[in-house]
Amino acid sequence: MKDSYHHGDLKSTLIDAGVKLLSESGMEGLSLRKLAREVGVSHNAPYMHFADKEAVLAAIAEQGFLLLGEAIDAGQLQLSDQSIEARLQAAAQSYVNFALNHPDHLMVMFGKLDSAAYPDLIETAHATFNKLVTIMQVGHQSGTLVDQPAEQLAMLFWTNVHGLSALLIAQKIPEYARQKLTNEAITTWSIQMLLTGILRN
Amino acid sequence: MKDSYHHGDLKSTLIDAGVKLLSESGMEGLSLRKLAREVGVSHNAPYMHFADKEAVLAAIAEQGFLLLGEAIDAGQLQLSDQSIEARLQAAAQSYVNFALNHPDHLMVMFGKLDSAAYPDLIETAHATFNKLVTIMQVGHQSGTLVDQPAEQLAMLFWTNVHGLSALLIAQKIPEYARQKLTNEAITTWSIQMLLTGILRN
DNA sequence: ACCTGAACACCGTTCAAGT
DNA sequence: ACCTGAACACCGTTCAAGT
Repeated sequence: MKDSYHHGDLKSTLIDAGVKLLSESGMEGLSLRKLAREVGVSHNAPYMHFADKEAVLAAIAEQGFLLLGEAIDAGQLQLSDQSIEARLQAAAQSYVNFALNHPDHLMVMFGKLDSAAYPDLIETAHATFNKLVTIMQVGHQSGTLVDQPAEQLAMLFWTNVHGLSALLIAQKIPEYARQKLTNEAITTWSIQMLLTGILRN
Repeated sequence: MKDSYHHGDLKSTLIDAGVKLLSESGMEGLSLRKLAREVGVSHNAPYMHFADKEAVLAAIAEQGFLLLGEAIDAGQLQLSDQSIEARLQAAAQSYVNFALNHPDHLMVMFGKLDSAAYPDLIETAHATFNKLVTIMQVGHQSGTLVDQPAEQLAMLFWTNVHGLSALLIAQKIPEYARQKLTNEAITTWSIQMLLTGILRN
């Protein structure tokens, strides 16, 4: 706050402030001018480091994928057992938990960004995705998973937990469908169904 | 355009214009003032019919759930066979198809709306959800589905197709995970996995 | 190189006024 | 009741100017 001139790392300071603003005031509360004000800098100092607002959002999104990846890793470290079921259940809880704690951040991460224009964002998102692929590969090695490409299984898992997160955030799940289940219980049940299938066998 | 004064149904005219603007210019292109201009009315005539911009978005979202419901119904009418597999595959294709054709509309539908403030929106969304519940109930009657509440199975299906749609729209699925599969093939494969599970049996 | 202030075209919303 | 125009406080972005 003191030397607003030349304070070294305005770029990452702006990103951090953006993440903070996002969790406080939500998506619509995030403006470039407010961001600059927050950091104590003129309203177009950000343009020294970002082409436009979308570029700032892309950087914030990238930060989100990093945090999500860390959350998944943290969950994998405290497993009760090493089975694929336990791994996937832990990863699912990490994902949904992150989503519910940072709904607006998730929105930016999956918003309409010209992703081709932000290679760093793509790379980080893929790195996070790869954590899921790795889990599926472990499942393959132990012979517990169906014989399908690990990448596709990871994608399937991702679509599941992401869709669940989106519906929980948007509160689009009718109460009569929730049956008093907690978010955690719904997540556990969903993964269980994904593992065993919904067809009677 | 002639008698801009008293043209009868400004409310639904605005909603239709909003849906059109959404598919043409995307989310950021949708402003109340532009909407009014498009319809040929003063920039705050919309306030005669809507409390604020969010209320307009809620109405547009509701229209989206109606269209999505119709798309699902249409898909169910041209089934090759009546099995639960065929029904769910058709519903999934309808959903993903709608999502890819109206990505910004879907975003509004699942955006952050104070859903409690828009009971009509909730009701319409639930009505669309109920179409999925009905399909699951049919599955239960034919004894082909696992013994779990139809509402929860519908929710599981919904999270699947919605998550898949979101990831396809955001282009967050790495090419190496797609394996040259078309969107339709990915959808078919995902539902197949959901039906049979990903655990080796 | 890094930052600022003035300026431009837009926005959502409010309000007094018109028919 | 329905619509309008002026006004306010905010945006994102550009540009000439300052250090």
